[in-house]
Amino acid sequence: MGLGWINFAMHKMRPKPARHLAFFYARTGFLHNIKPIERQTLHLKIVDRLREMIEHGDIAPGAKLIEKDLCESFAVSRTPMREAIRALAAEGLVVLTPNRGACVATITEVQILESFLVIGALEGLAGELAAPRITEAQLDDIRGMHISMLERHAANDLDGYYIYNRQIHDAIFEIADNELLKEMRRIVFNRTIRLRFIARIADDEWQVAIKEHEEMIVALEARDGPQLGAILRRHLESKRVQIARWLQRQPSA
Amino acid sequence: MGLGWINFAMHKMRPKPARHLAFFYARTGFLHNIKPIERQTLHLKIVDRLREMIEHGDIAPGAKLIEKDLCESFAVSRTPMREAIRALAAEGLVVLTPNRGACVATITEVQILESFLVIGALEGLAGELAAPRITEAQLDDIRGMHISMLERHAANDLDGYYIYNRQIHDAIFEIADNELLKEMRRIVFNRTIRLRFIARIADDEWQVAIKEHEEMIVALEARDGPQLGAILRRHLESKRVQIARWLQRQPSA
DNA sequence: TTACAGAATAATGTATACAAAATTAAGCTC
DNA sequence: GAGCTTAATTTTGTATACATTATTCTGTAA
Repeated sequence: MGLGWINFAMHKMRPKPARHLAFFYARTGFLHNIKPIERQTLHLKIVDRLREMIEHGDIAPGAKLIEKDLCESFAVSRTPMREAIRALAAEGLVVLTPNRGACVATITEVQILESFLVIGALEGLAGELAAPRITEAQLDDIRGMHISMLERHAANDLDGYYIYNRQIHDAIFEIADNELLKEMRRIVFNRTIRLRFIARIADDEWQVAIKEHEEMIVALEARDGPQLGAILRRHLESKRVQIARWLQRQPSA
Repeated sequence: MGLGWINFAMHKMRPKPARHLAFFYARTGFLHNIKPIERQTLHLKIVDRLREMIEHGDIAPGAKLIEKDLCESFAVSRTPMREAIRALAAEGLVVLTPNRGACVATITEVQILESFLVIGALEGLAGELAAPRITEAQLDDIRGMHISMLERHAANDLDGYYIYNRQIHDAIFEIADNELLKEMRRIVFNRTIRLRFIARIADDEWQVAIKEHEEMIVALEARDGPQLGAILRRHLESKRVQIARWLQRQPSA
């Protein structure tokens, strides 16, 4: 689709596994425990299922998507399967190479850090737009999520913390009320989603994140758009640096 | 989806023409003067051709894309044509409705204004990244484009002005050196590209734009990222307001 | 004429068959 | 065994036929 755009890499050979991350290359093969798919608009359902599997890691990054194998797994013909794969390519989850088929997209360290820069810009805009238009009710909701998030932090429950953290950011985008902005964020998120399953935050970084969230609440209460935008940009920059450090700590291939 | 995403609108009926713009609804029909397309990876070539035609307005916004008609026009079968249409849907140029086919995407006033907000955020980030890393040679290039742009302004040549204007912004994105950022911009641009063919800037707005471009050069020379980012955000906000005024002036349907 | 029901038509969705390209395997030379 | 050429296989790309869903047309009744 590009992201926009259909992502046809023109590399001569099969895409290599990503350099810095321990992702591996594999053939699809027959996938077991696949529920059968109903008739009509199959491709839509296939897209959903494949996306879920890719995001969840059931199909490894870099794995080649053999149409025939996938068709047998899902018990559908190649026509809807091809359409589904191309739709995923448009989302950036899959990379197509003409006459050489599709691979699950891999992500490099550079791409991850690029993503956080872009997300920062998008979140900053969301903050600018959201702060002036937030209602008291919406503010109360966010305060509630914030308190729940603090509880999860106190309980040292990182996964629970992430859930409420995500809810707060989602809420800000909702309040910003810009469909395109939400869509752009979704696209960028898709690229880094697998990372969220594995990257762990360090304790001191966690403290910083909490502090930035406190500031966000203040800016929202003040309906200060530029301020909230600035905080969010800084917040995402912190995350980016965190991720960069985390990546450095990884043994990696 | 989404841009990313495949844009399956779940509306019950045919998409209606956009409310505020005088776009019309039409059936595709046989298109004349279509050059034949070579074998293999047809869908890639079809995508390019269709995109060009849509962006150029040869196929009207809101027009239904009848697979059969298009296949006859391009002398290909439905398989590659369907893949091409779906690829365009992923780009957001086309809207799919399950079992009811594809229409060229229409754009509403709201969507246009949303787009400029997002472009502003992206350009702002590009400026922040580009300023600290620009080389003297790159700066000279931009100065050259800037001078050419001023000449076109002096000659009252708006189209020429837009070309150099676009070149300068493109150059900043190139220097920013963030592939995802460029891709995001491309996606958003796709949504508003048809507008560029018709919207005309007013004289006083033109003066403001020139002044902002002067400031951009200064910030680049100072390698001041935050400053350039701020200028670009303001610059795009000016454009957004311009477009909003231009839209208000339109009779519209 | 309008409103509705059902048939006829046309469009999209899917499966299969064939063509072209890429990959793999085999055979050959050195 | 390494390196190359060429045949066999696999995989992707395209065309066509059939199935399902929408739409349009037609006829009837009020």
